[in-house]
Amino acid sequence: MSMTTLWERSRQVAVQAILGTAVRLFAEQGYERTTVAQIAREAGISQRSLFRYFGTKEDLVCGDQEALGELLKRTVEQQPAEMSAWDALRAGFEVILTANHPPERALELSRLIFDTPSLHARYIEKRLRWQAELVPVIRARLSTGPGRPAPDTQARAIVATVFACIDTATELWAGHDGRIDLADLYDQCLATVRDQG
Amino acid sequence: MSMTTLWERSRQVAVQAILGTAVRLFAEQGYERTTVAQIAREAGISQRSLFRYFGTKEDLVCGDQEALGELLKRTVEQQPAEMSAWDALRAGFEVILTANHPPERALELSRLIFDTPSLHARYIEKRLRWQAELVPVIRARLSTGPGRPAPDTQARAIVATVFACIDTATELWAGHDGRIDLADLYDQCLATVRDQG
DNA sequence: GCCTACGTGGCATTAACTGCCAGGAAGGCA
DNA sequence: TGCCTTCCTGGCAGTTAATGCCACGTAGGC
Repeated sequence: MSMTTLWERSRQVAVQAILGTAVRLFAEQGYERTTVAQIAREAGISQRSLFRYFGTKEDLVCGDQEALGELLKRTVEQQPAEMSAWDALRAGFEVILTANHPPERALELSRLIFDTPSLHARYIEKRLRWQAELVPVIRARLSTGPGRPAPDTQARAIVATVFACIDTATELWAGHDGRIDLADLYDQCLATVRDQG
Repeated sequence: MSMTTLWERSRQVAVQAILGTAVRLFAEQGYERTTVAQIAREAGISQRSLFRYFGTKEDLVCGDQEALGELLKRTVEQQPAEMSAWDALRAGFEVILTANHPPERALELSRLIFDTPSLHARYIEKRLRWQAELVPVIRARLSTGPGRPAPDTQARAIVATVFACIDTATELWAGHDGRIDLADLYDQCLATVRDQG
């Protein structure tokens, strides 16, 4: 193994240790009342190094969203070409669900995000970046025709709506303490929106 | 006139002066590169007072969203009872459009918001609060029936989708420098989402 | 045993905020 | 007119997140 791999490994260990400390402290005393200095102290590293691992305090909670965004985009791209935009996005959502944290951890994180305005904002910001990256992917799956809006408009509207439903479903799911299946909630949201009447 | 009114009046003058200075500086040199100290200096007040008028730097850009949220809620409530949830929300959106800033100012603000990730996120977060307030209003307009999702789920999904379309339309509108009608864009977004196929 | 690359900690600094306190202007009242 | 209350304002110090800089240590290649 090259030294790069060794460094990578110890880096992963450090990341997980910091993450565990941070989430524990956030759960114990709340996000706002926990300082970065405290996390660094209890994790046994300097504050300066903590900011090298996680660029911001908010990344301690929603940092691994980046990887999920990449996964989502790749999954949607790889769906069969004849699949509709809606179904391709639905398949991507499904993959993210299974690739996510263990459910009880995900529940804790979701509650933290929805209850903390600054975290919620940061989470939305990351989500917006996924949306922008998905628009060109979705544009390729649109049924064109006269009298339809511009493809860019269609793609943006569809992606934005899907994320709105994901967000709504996640919030409901967290509010019900995870007792209702998240995928079911998503399907209910989308059915409500797409059904006429 | 009581003294409260006098104070209210001079307060409004101060607010408008600060706002003008801030927006000008943001447009000239960007949001991130403009410090609160500079805005206060050019507006002729202390930094401390600026933070009393606007709780945060972000409120300088999307602070008056609060008032619009109230207006939106009242408008939707006052629509005739037989009007569908979608149409009632559409009517509310229409009213906000006419009550908004002069179009050129609104365009400038929209560009600033959509070009600055942190602002965009904060803007959406404020909007999420409107959403929460609209959900009970919308729930009263749902066509109930067996095999349908819970009313709360339906209402949340509809409201979230409408806001997603408003957001998408506004972004497209700002991207086209306001040359395309915002209401038309909104209708196109919603038609794309609601049409089957 | 050097040399380079890279991770780390300490230090100083910036920028957004917040708490505290002193002072000043507006209006009520004797 | 003079006093008192009320509210707004500015200055000052302090906290917290975040960044740049530099010096130190360590792991691997020659």
